[in-house]
Amino acid sequence: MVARPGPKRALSEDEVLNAALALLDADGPDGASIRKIAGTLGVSPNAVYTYFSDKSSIEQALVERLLGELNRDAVSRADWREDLETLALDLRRRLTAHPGAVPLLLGGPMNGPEALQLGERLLEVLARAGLPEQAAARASYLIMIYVLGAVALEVADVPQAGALEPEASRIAARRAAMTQVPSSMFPRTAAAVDVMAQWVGTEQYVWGLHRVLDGLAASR
Amino acid sequence: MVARPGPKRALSEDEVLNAALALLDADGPDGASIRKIAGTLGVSPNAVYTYFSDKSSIEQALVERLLGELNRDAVSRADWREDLETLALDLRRRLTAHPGAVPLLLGGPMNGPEALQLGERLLEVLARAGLPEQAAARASYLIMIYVLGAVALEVADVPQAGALEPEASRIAARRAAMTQVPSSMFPRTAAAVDVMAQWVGTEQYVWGLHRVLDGLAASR
DNA sequence: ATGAATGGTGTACGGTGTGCAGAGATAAGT
DNA sequence: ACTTATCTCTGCACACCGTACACCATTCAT
Repeated sequence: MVARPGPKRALSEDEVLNAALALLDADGPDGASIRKIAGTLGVSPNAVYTYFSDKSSIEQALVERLLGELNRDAVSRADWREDLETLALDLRRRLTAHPGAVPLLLGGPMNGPEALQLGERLLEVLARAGLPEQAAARASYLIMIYVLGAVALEVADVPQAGALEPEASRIAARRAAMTQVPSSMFPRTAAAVDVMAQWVGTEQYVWGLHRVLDGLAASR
Repeated sequence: MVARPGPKRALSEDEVLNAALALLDADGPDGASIRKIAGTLGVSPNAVYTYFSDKSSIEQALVERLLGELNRDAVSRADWREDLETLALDLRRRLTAHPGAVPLLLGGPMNGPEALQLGERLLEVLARAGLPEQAAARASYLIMIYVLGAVALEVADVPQAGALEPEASRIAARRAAMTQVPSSMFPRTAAAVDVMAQWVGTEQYVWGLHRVLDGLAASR
């Protein structure tokens, strides 16, 4: 860290990211504008460009930070399925805590250091599961697709901005909405309303993950 | 259709959607602005509001239309796994043909008539596969998660707007980028670069789908 | 002390969605 | 045929957005 000329910085990259995340949580996916970030930090909009070159780099950094927090708790037990389930549940919990940030994850390639670290962890667990290298590489992508896809659909199911309501409330709202589907046009859907209302629940999430892991285990 | 007072409409909802889709294809996810749509239709921006109440309803209608085209091709009643594979490949082909429209699918709940129709079709095939009602309802969601998640990640992997390059080019670009990964920090990733470059390919897509279907078949 | 590099501000440009007022066209009611 | 209600489309305006540019104040190396 070499001292540079110029005034001391009044803020830090982290403070910018904190403000951005808080705004995403409060106002939804489009809530973290440069101007609002600057406003909550008590600074002029262009001051933000001192810390990040443009808005997309703020979003990338935010994604990396969220993945970094995940990577910091690396719990490795014996059973590979248990490990993957823990990891998947952890990722879902952290992402649904910030629904406004989820679109950022799917807005660009997963090629940052923390994303790579997450991939590396997956490969490690899958190798321990006995999958050969090629199958492990493919399996890790399948798992990422499942986790990110499930979270994306879960978040997309809620129209309004702000924090997600408790699971039970969201399921109840889904059930109420789905009872309106006409059984004459969609008989199977109408008959399965109770199950489909629970699509956004933890139980369905784990069930789907288990089906994926079953499919992977069978391919060994 | 009762005749109403007022001048004849110069356009139709469909023309608006055509213009929007063309702009999404040309300029990426944010390319379909109200002003650009109006511009390509040779009309003032606010004229668009005659056909759709706001921008989000244009996006919803566009999603519905894409799903509607998919639903118009009925699945051949063969083996259920074959049917699902055909459906999944069809959906992927249609969505990757319009990468700019993919974020719209994940931007709101899948509750339109065509989305329900797609769900109904999935339930039908899964019932034919021998899954009881509850399992079929859960399985249909798992399949949607897989298909939409895979397409979302595939599209997100390409940074620039416009049509997707051929699969081989995208894989080659991924391989070139991934060979930069330091094997000291990410040994397993670096060792699996060749496989991971092909994550965005049809073969991986089918492989993942087969793992999902294997997991579903085992749960019967 | 001076020059160079940096942080932050203010202004400005082109873009966005969309609310509002009004002009012209059309059909229904008389 | 005339009025009236209703609809389409335009033009203007507002409040935002990301960010490029010029400028000043601060700080360090020399």
